[in-house]
Amino acid sequence: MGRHSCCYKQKLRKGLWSPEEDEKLLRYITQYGHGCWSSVPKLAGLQRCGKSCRLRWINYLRPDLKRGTFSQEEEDLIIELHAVLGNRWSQIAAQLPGRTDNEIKNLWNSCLKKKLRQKGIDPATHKPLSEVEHGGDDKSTTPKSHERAAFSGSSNGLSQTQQAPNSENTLLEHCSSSNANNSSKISNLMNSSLDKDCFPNGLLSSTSSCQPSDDLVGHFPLQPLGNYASISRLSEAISNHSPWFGQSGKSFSINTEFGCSTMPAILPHSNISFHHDPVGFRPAMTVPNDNYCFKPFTVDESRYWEVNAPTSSGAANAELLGSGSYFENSMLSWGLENCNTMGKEADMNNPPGGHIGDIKLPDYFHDPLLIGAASQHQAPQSLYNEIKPDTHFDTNYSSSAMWLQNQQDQGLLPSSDTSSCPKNIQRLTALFGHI
DNA sequence: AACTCTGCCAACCGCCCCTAC
DNA sequence: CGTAGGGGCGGTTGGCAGAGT
Repeated sequence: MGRHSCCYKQKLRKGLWSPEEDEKLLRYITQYGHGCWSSVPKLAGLQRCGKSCRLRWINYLRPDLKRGTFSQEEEDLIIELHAVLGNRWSQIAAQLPGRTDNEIKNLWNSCLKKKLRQKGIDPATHKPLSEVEHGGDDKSTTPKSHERAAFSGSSNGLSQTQQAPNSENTLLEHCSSSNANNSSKISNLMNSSLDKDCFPNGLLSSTSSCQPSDDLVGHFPLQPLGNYASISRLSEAISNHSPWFGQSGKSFSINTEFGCSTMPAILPHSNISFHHDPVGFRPAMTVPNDNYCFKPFTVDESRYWEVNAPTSSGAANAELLGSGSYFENSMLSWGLENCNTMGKEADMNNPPGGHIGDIKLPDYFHDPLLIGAASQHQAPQSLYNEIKPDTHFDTNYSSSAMWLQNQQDQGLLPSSDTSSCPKNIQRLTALFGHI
């Protein structure tokens, strides 16, 4: 495999994007969706390759992006997720709406690694540095390519087996008070996939077919006790053989091979709220069986848990049920189903929906961008302004309004059916309003 | 003021998977 | 079944900005 064909072409611009290029791309995608990325630059009038356009959109122009520094809660969540997922930035990013994998990757490499080291924790293994130093070879958190392939989600939603980042005696999560909310957030995300509201009842059937793998022993992250109430719920669901679903709506099974019944014993229930979540897959983990030994230790006044994996049978298996851009996997996709539907002779000055000016209340209800803005007490336009301070977009081409138009045109959203509003509002609020 | 150093981040590169043909 | 193209991911790098000397 070499470079993409588009990259061989000469005369393609590289490097930083100019405001004019940004505007072209933004206008095009808000009007027509990206469709086939390789055709985007041509249709949008850009001297860029499709990959570059895609990257620019995902990392910078997408209107749902949060700008600005990461909150402490976000940082804690990233650390926790990294302990679970390793360097699977896209999957970590999927749990942080508005953040990109690139952003998170950069944060990790520039800040979080340092912070962990200062706390005496090895960022690669999430184990105490002293233990790592004495423990000999330190395996990278980065999976080999085939492991990544096995781990990363596929668009058809089939369950995949995780090669968790750490080798043996995996450090579990630290129990600092600051991450309590994050833990329940992770749990909420996991639980949200179990929310019946997300799935047609008819699809709730029992499946159980995963094969255990001895290669996957001992890679089980344990969140602070008490914050994992939802995991106990997860385990109940597992015990009940509840299927999980990929974005395609196909069910896939959680590995029920192991002693899931032990979970409630170590993870007490508590009352937490569960958000509706249209994204049908989330990281899911099965739990270790009785052969696991949990050992607490303390670093820098934070309590950690270490799990000692059994050597052979009863492997703990963590499954990751999918990956991909949070945005693209959700009902909020910007992409067109079929790039052929795009107007090849796009008239950038005459959007199909005509002039879109003031945003009406129904638009507000349907538009995640606006809801997100409202939740942050921002005027919708301010979000738009945050896309790039030095870029001045034509406000007649409000991306949110265009997005709405686009989604309605594609039948992905109801037109103005107010009866469906509450549910959409609930879901969209869960996505954008409870961050 | 000029230079160097350092950190951050946007973008690129190379690889892999999936799918259509 | 093999191949080519597209999409996506993680690693790496180049350039910019700010701090320090």
